[in-house]
Amino acid sequence: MATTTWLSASEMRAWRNFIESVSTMSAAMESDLAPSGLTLGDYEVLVRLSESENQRMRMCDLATALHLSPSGLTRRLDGLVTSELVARVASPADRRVMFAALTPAGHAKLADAAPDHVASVRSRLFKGLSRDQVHALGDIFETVKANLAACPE
Amino acid sequence: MATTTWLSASEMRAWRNFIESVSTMSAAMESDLAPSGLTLGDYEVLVRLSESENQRMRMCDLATALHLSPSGLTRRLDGLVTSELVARVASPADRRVMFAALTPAGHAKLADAAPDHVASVRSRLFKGLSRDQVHALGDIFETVKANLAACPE
DNA sequence: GACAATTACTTGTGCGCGCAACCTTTCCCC
DNA sequence: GGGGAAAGGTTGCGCGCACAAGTAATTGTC
Repeated sequence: MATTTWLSASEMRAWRNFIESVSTMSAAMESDLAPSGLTLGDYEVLVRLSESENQRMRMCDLATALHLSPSGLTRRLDGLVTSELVARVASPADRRVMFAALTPAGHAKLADAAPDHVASVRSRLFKGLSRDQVHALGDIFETVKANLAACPE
Repeated sequence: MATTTWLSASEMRAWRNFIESVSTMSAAMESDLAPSGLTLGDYEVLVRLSESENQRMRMCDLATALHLSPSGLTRRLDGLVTSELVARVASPADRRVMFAALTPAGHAKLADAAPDHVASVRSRLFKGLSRDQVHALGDIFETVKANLAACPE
């Protein structure tokens, strides 16, 4: 292997600020959301379901969307089902598949929690950023996302 | 409560790309690092210690630096100690405190893993970004970090 | 039409982490 | 200097997650 290309000063600064921000931010948002009785993961489930046709998704599609393993999703749903925010519905067409379906209570819980969560995102991420910076952020992570999707996995 | 201020289209795009990128990126970096036998958390411990005076830190300072609970750090160190990459050293000055000290093997392991990890950061985050974008990224997360530090926590 | 291969999901197991409880040592203050 | 408060670490416990193995249903192939 040839000599290593270390990070430039500008890259190092970006990397450090980024890493530090991400870990702090996720913890802050988690606790911002806590009063609603939801975890960030639960919230994401409800959001995905609410955006889906008939407010339901197949387990495996949901797992992929959430970057969760099948077993992880099963356990996560266990909690949401006992809270009655989500119901398991067997598919009539394919008896292997289970749908996760948003219940009315789940919809209500999401509607209740969403404004606070949006406020949380605003205050934890966007606060203090200019319009241009928000736009740049979108561009940067569009590139990053595409790059990650393209790379050897 | 007044009406909720939802995210603008630009904010929504930035938020979605950001969230998606972060989760994918951390998984990718974790597996990039796996061949070295280290986890990202282990790596961070070694980095912190290597940057510290005498290659050692007090447990509580290290826990704070890594955003880890005291118990979490204790367990994490357990692994590194049995791998002999880090040693626990009692402080002569204050018998409550334990130092986590980088061993020569730990230093060697870090030197071995660092180039690959730097390459990973380059390829997962910076690849495809212009010089200006890297700079903007540093600015943005400097603001975010400061904002997070200032907020009610 | 029957038997492999695949797909969908659940359960067993282990790991990493946080919280609460605990012990020891040090600090503070009267 | 003696007693309460605080600080530093470790252990018990539970939760969330991934991996591997298991079950059930569907698809493909001869």
